[in-house]
Formats: sequence, structure tokens, C-alpha cells
Amino acid sequence: MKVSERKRIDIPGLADGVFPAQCPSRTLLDHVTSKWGVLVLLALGIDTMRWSELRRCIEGISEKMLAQTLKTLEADGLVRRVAQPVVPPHVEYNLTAEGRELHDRLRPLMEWVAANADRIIEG
Amino acid sequence: MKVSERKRIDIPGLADGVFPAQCPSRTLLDHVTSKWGVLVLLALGIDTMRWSELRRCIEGISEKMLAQTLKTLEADGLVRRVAQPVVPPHVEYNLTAEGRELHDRLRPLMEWVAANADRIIEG
DNA sequence: CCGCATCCCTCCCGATACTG
DNA sequence: CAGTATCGGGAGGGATGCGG
Repeated sequence: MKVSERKRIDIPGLADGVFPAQCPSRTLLDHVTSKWGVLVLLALGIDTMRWSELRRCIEGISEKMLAQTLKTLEADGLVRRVAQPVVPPHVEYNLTAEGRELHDRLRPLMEWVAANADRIIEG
Repeated sequence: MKVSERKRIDIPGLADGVFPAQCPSRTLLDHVTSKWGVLVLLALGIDTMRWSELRRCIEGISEKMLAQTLKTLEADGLVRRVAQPVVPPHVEYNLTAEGRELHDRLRPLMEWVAANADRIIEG
């Protein structure tokens, strides 16, 4: 067995789809783990929210990045945009079924991070 | 109740430590969900690896980013660097107990991403 | 209230070359 | 083998202003 093959990634249940450079997993992974993507998914997992609520809730996000993030996640079918044709506009965002599946798997991670951050980062 | 307070984040089990802008959670979150951080943690969760094995295994990572990522994760106490004073140098990387805890929570997420990426990203 | 467009700048990251 | 040093391009992201 050659050295280059010794540590080939072959994870049971993770059918070598994460590491190859040009695979969809990398793209989706980048969207989901993007700086703001995680926080948006986490926020919407708690409750349906309006644009301005998201802005307040996710402290530090700019309008540009909120728009960009929402658009990406919507295109990925993880977030649903519900617009009501009234004046002034009333738009809500919530998770699709797939977005919720993702949220459920993101949640334990976030809880661990929240619980351990103080100790790890110069608490 | 003012509008600005309506959707205050108060997640049971996630003691509002993720959303505030200047909190350690954000920092740790950025490290963990960084483009290469996830992949390094995932790879080391499978097995101890040497530098060159990581380079091959995480397709597309540059030496600079591998060094930077490993250094950050090591400083966070998630990755352990084991160097043996021989010539040529022999260095191995593996997860600390905390790194493994994190890996265990990262794993379901990665498996879901791997399983659903094709369908979501222009499958 | 909910966005889109534009400018502009920082700093992330890749490429390359070099060392112990 | 296991890194460090340096440089430069380009994307990420903030600020501002406009439109429906």
C-alpha cells in the first residue's frame, strides 16, 4: 500500500463526499458554516422572524451581508421567504423542512460552543 | 414591551451567548466553522495524522492555511501537536478531549451535508 | 419597512521561495 | 519532512445612498 493511499478518507456514513475539492459538499458546507450563515440558521430555528428582527438579533451583521446570506440560504432551499403584498411591506423568514433538519444538527454544536467558549478563549 | 425586545434571543440551553457581538462564543465559532477548521477537525477525528497526510487528505488547502488553522486550533486546546525530536522531523496531530467533544457534534452535521449536498446544490 | 446598487478598503488567502 | 517568510490579487464586507 502506497503512502499516498494510507490515510484515504473513507468515513462510514460520510461517503468520502466532504474532502474532495470540487464537490457540492464543499459548497454547501461553505454556505452553512459561513460567518453569518450559522447565526441566521440558528436564529430562524428558534422562530420565524422579520428582516428587522434578524438585524437586531444577529448583532453586528450589516444589511448587505444579511441580504446576501438570506439569498444564498433561500437558493439552497434552507430558508423560505414569505412576503405579504401590503404597504408597508411585511416579509417573514423561516426554515424549510431541510433547513430545520440542518438546524437540528447545528444546535448541539452551538450549545457546546456557547458552553465552552469562555473557558477556551481566554475566559 | 418594545419592539426591540420582542425577539430577544433566550434559548434554553444556549444561554444567550452566541449572538452578542463581542463574546468569546463568536470567536470560537469563527475558528471552528472556518473554511478549513471544520475539515481539519473532521480529519483528525478519524485518525491521528501527520502534516503531509493532512495536506493530502484535505484537498485544496495551502501550506499557509494548514499551518494557520492548526496553530489556531492548538491555541484553542482542540488539537494537540506531538513532535518527536528525530531527523527527519516526525510530527503528529490529534484531537484533545475537547476537540473530540466538538468533533462528535460536528460529525452529524457533516454527514447530513454530505448526504444532501448533491440534491441541494444543483444535484 | 424592506431591500438593491455603488464605492471602497481591508485582510484573507494562494503562490512561491527558502530553512532546519 | 515540517514548516517559515514574503508578496500581491481579489473577494469579503462596511458605509452610504436610492427605490418600491
